[in-house]
Amino acid sequence: MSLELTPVQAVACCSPLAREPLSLPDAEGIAPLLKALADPVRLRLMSMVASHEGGEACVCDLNDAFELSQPTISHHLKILHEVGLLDREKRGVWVYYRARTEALQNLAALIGGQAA
Amino acid sequence: MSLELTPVQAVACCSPLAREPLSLPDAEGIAPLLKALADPVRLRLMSMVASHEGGEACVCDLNDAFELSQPTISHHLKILHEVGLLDREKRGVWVYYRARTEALQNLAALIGGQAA
DNA sequence: TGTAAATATTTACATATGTCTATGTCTTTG
DNA sequence: CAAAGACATAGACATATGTAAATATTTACA
Repeated sequence: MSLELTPVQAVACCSPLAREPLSLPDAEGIAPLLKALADPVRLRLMSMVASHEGGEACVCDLNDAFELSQPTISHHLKILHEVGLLDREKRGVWVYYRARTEALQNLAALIGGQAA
Repeated sequence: MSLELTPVQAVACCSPLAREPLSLPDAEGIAPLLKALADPVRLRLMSMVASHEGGEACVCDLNDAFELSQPTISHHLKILHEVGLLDREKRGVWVYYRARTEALQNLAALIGGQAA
């Protein structure tokens, strides 16, 4: 167990952007989460997993949805997993990723939350 | 008038991530917005402007809040302005940036919106 | 008009990022 | 146990990014 918070945990700690100035440590904790989402391929991957039935999808399905190499998709999934936006579970030969929707909601609350 | 949508306009066009898979064009339109926010300095700048009274702030105040060079802050403000997250207005010698809160809310709705 | 102040632009550079090819690991099954 | 399939990791490379120094632009005012 690390004492460091994952970006997903960090995002729950702050009041909305428009409410009070974000501190440097908070900003440094949250930026990686946004960075993970700030790529067209990862945005689509996240959306595909989150909108898939059960909120999870197999890598085998995701690979076929892009004209990118399998290692590239694996790389992007790893980034989303590392910041805590996707959970990972291996079942037999296949790997399933599951969207952490509460993380998305925390992030949304931070970005769009009312000022007061 | 350009036929291209700014990222801020693009974000209003899509249903939430968890509702249906984001198309490639939509993802390419939205990613720049997230990219603009996905930096600790720009996150803080955005938060400082948005939480400032009147939703706007003078560059002179923002410069002092960071231990970064003036051109660097100017560069970050430009990025936030270009994607449409900040409006820019010059008054005399000073330049004021204003947060487009409806853009932040659209983005939040896209990220955290309910699946159905 | 000329000088100072506020902000932007240009240029340069070290580091980060997205992608691919090649290879490794793990699981199933013949 | 060997071979095949699913996914991850390592290494390499071109491009993008964050930053600063130097310079330009714009505005106010003496």
